Amino acid sequence: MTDIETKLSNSEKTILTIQSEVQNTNRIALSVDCVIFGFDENKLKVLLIRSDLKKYKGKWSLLGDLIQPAEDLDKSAYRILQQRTGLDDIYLEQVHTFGEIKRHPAGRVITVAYYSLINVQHHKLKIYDNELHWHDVKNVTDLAFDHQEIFDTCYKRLQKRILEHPLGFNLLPKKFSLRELQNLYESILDVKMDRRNFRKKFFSMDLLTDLNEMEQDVPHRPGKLYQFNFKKYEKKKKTWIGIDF
Amino acid sequence: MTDIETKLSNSEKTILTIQSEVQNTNRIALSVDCVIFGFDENKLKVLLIRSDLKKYKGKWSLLGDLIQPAEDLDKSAYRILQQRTGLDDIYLEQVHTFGEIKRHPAGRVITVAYYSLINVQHHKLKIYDNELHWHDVKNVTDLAFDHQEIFDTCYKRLQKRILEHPLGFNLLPKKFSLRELQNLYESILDVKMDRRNFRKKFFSMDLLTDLNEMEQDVPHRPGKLYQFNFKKYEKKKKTWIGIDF
DNA sequence: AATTTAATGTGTAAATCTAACACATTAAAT
DNA sequence: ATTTAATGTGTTAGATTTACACATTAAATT
Repeated sequence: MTDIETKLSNSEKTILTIQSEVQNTNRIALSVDCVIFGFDENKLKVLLIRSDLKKYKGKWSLLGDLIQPAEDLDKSAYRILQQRTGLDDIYLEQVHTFGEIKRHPAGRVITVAYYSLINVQHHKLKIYDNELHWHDVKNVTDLAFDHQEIFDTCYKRLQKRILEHPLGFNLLPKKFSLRELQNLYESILDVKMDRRNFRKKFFSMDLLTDLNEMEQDVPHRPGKLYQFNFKKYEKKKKTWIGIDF
Repeated sequence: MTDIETKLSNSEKTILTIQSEVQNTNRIALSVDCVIFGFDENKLKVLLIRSDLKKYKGKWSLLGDLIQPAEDLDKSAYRILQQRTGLDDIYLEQVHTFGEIKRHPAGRVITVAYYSLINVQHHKLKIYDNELHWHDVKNVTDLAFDHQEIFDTCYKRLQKRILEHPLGFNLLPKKFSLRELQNLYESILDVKMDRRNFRKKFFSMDLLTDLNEMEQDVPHRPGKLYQFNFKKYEKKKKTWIGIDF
C-alpha cells in the first residue's frame, strides 16, 4: 500500500477504484450496497457509515463495496458484512438493483441492494470503524448518493416480508419474551398491535418453544422466555402455498 | 459491420462482445434477461429464443442483451423488448440479479432479470426472428445457461404479484369477459377457482367497467365484456396499506 | 320449429379469520 | 402491607373466505 493510499479513507479508495474501472474503459462497475438492520432499545436501527466524499460531506451512506471479478454476487454481500461488522451467519436478502446512469458521482456504477438482519445484542458487534453508527430508522433522511431511495426500498421490503415470514427472530436474542417480539413487530411496521391478539396469533403458528424460564432484572412482573423453533418452521415452509417468495 | 459479423448469429455476436468485455480485462459484464409472458389459447406462454451456442445447441433461452454504458438499467430492459418484439408500452418489473461466477460460459456476466407482460392478441406481435417461439410455461424445462432458474424465479414472482395487484390485465385484450379473466388467473396460478366466488371477488374490488357489450362468435351464450378501470386502481393504490411492493 | 348444448349469471349458509375489548395475577419497588 | 407496572388469559361481533345449485341465454343441432 502506498503512502498516499494509507491516507485515504475507504470511500476515497473506492472512488479511485471506480474511476480506474469506469472512466478509463467506458465500462460499467458493479457494487453491492447493504442495508443492515438491528434492533436495540426497542427501536429498529440501521447501520450507516459517514461519507467522506466532498460532494456528500457529512452525509451518511450505506455500507457497500465493488464486487470482485472472482466472487459470487451473494458472497460479495456476505464479505461486506463480515469485513464491516465482523459478523458471520447473518440473514441476508437481495432486494433490487439500481442502475440509473448518473447515480454515482465517480462514474457508471450499478449497485445490487441487499438488506440484512443482525442481532445487535447477541453478536456484540464490533464497530471497527468509528465512522459507523446505528441510526434509528425513523431519523434516516437525506443519505448520500441515491442511498435514501435504496434504504426506503429495502425498508419497505422488510415490512412486507415480515408479514409473510417469521424473519424477526434474526433481530432478537435467542431467548426473548413475547413483549420483545411484539415491540419488534411494532417498530418495524410502525403500528400498535393488540397484545392479546398478537400472542394468540403467534401461539397458533406454533413456532415458539417455551423455555420455562423467566425474564431477569425487569422492574415488573417478568415474562416467560421463548425461543424460535427453526425445525418446525422449515417443516411448514414446505407445505406452504408453494409460492414462497 | 464486418463480413464475419454479418454471418454470426445474435448470440454469437453477444458472446464475442462479452469475451472482449470480460476475458481481456478481468472485469464483469452486465446483462439484462427478460421473461416475456403472454396469454394465448387460454394458456400462459413465455417467449424464448433458440440458443445457437454450441454448448447449448438446440436449447431455448431467455431474451437478453448486454447493458450499454450510457443506458439506464430499466431502459435497457425496455430496449430489449422493443428490439425483439417491436412492442412499446409494456408492463415490466425487475425481479432479481443473478451473479454466480460460472453462470455464463463466455466469462463473468452478471444478469438482471425482469419479467414483462404483453398482450399477444392486441399488439399483433411481430416475431422478426423465426428463432423466437412462444412456449407453454408448463413445458418450459432445461433452458440454456441458468435460464431455467431465472425463469422459475420470475414465474414464481408473477404468481405472487398477481395475488397482490391486478396485473393480469396487461395480458388480456382491452375488452374481455369474466371467463377470460378467470382463465388467466387459473393458468398463471395453476389452480381451479370457483366461478361464483371469482366473479363476486372481482366485482367487489370495483375495478371493472361494464361495457354493455357481449362476446361475439362464441358457440354458446355470450358473456358480457368488461374493461379494466385504471383510474380507479390508481386511486386505490394510494390508500392501500402503504406497503406497496 | 323444437330440442339440445354449453356456457353465463346469480344467492345463501357455514366456516374461518380478524378485530375489539376487560380483568385477574404476579413480582418488584416503595 | 401497599403500590406499581407489567404479564396472562377468553369471548364476542364483524369480515372474509369457502362451498355449493339452479335458472337463463344464445347458438347449434335435429
